[in-house]
Amino acid sequence: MQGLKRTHLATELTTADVGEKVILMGWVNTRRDHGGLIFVDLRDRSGLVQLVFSPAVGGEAFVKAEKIRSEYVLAAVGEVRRRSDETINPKLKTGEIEVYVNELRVLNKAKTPPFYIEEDIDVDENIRLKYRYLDLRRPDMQRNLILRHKVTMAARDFLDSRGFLEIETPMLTKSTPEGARDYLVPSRVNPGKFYALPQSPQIFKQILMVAGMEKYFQVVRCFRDEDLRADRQPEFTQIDLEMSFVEVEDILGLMEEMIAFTFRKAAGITVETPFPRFTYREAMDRYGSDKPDLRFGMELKDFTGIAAGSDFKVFAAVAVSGGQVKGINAKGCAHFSRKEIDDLTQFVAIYGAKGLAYIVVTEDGLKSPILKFFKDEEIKVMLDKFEAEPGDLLFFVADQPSVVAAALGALRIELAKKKNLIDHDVYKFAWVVEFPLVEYDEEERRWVAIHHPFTSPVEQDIEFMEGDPGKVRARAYDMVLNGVELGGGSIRIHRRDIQEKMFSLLGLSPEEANEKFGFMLEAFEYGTPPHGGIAFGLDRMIMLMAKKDTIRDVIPFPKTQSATDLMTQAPSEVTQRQLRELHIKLDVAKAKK
RNA sequence: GGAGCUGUGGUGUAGAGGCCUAACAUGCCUGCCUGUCACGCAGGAGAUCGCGAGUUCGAAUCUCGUCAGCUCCGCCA
Repeated sequence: MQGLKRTHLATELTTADVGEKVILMGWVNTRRDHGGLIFVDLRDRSGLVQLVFSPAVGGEAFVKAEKIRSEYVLAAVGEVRRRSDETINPKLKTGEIEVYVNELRVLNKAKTPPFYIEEDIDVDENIRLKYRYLDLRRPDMQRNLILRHKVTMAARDFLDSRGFLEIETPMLTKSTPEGARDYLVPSRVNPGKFYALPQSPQIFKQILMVAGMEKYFQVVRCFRDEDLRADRQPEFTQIDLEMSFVEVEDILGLMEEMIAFTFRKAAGITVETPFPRFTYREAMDRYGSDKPDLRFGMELKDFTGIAAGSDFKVFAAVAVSGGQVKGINAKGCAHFSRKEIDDLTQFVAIYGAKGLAYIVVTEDGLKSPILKFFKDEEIKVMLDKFEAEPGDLLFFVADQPSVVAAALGALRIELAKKKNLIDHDVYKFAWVVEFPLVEYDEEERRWVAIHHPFTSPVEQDIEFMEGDPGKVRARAYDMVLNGVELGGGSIRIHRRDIQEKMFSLLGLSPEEANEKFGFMLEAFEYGTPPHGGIAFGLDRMIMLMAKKDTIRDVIPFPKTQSATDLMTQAPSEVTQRQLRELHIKLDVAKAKK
């Protein structure tokens, strides 16, 4: 920079600076060459300001300006001048002024970028990810990262003010059963042994409670080797916390405060508290989902009773064999074409639904292939329950409860999108509480923890742990925002006998439990306070605040769906020598080219 | 592991058996231009149509395979 020192950021300049001599540094956003006069929009992190090159003001600078191109890095020395009234640009924050440059230094040249550095680009994500450093120059992406910074700062401020300590936990830790697949790291000094990257700091934060830290938090990276989605990356960030001597109510209340504070401070979004609460059962019954989107209605209605006694064999058979028949009223969708209904039938098939029955409600009566199977009074009950009006379209799915919930829950959202029922400017929070403690995994043929193995059962349900585990409710809770699971946690088991009961329910023998979690069980014998906590998906939180459809847009260097980094080309092969040091022999069928 | 969508100059798209020696916009290069801000005007360069087989007299276009990206199901305590 040859001794030059930046005096202002681009958008710091206002009419108050007119006459000031300033030094700006930044990138060439655009250059407009009028032959005898050259305009350059200079971009830095703050935004744009117009530079003017005129032979009358800076002859040498003007000659240099003829040669500059997009994304060149400049240092410009010049004078702030007010623009004449007719040349004011109301679209720019700095549109009332411009900087007449009398000295220009090209700090660096730049190749022509593969895409425009501007607000709304429509470029293949391949290219954006390969040239992520250019993608991140776009104001949109810079805003996302700035927002992310503000959110973590706000959360830290809040938790600090409430007496939480930010404490780090290991990244190289122990692989444990249950939960997601671990990312493994081979140990050089311990041949044949592996560390695991943490899926979450769960065990450590509980141990910190045993250690008497009382209130812990961390903004922490977590790793799960599972398939990716728009809102799932192999490494992601949690705002993780744990507290001693608390009940469910304490945590829910405090977290409502934290979220309200953070949303207001970081994004200017007002969040109303307290949040509505649903039990897991209620959420599944009414919305077919444990993360209900409350921005619109269209709740599910149950017709299992009517179906069981009807002449419609498809429904009746499901109803009497433990299944459910439920429906949804697609308000004002009576005009849907045969094709649209077929498409929706295919849509619910993804979730395992074998069919999608429907009734069209019109001014002239009902139209439906299934009408003939129902008595008039049965139909009346259905219409009443749906509060059906002419113009409505009623859909039904009959299947086992999990399929009905998944299919209709997804259909509800699909219809809302199709009918544009979702207000994208509202933030509808909710708590979902009393999740089941465990569910039966048909594939593994055993009970698995829904939350995690350290989740405390509801006191009065403990008696069912042996006889009827599916009935046991957990002291667990999820925070849901606009149909997205934002965070979840629980009150933990702090007694060794209950923890052992839990392990045994999950099919872990005392020996296995001891091998995998012995240190934790032992720790629990040294005076463990009752404790509980929660963790929030920071990436998802930012995604929702920034109104993005994928967390990739709020992560500086995300991975593709096949878990690769297109910029660094990770993962990559390593040398034989590296493998030898790690005592690893590869068993890869054929190295792909 | 499975289903679907996409892949054509640098970028975004059009072309859907022969009209293609591949079109349009933008970007890029050259020249002109002293008030533009998506500057304008004139000219120019730039693509073996993701890759590989096949069908056909003929393939960007049809078929199969494959690769990559995306969305979803399974999976993700």
